[in-house]
Amino acid sequence: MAVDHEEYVESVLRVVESIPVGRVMAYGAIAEVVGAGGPRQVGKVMSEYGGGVPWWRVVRADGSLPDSHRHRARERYLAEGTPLVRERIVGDLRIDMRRAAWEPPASASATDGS
DNA sequence: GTGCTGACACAGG
DNA sequence: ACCTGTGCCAGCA
Repeated sequence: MAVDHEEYVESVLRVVESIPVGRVMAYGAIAEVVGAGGPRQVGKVMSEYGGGVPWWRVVRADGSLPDSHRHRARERYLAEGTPLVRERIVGDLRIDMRRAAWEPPASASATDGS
């Protein structure tokens, strides 16, 4: 069964909004919670509709971000107290996934048709 | 149908 | 830490 475009977008955005302050989720992790598509689909949704949600809490699996978003997200992380990896190089930014990785409770999953 | 592209993921070197 | 190649899913020319 295929998921409607709108419904898929809604699911992704809802998961992103469920990420608590100071925590982050990887694109792939979100795709799994949603239960459809893949990391790239999540990425596309974020690029088009991510303006209304805390997009800086969505990062790559290794805890890094695209150059364009890295700069803007840095201040958010400092303000939220997101666990960052010690930056060896100036300008570098990376999340400590070991501590910051988050996954919403099963009840918040897209398993229910509602 | 074929090939390229993308806010990705993972294994190698 | 860096770069490269391959796999992945969906959209579009």
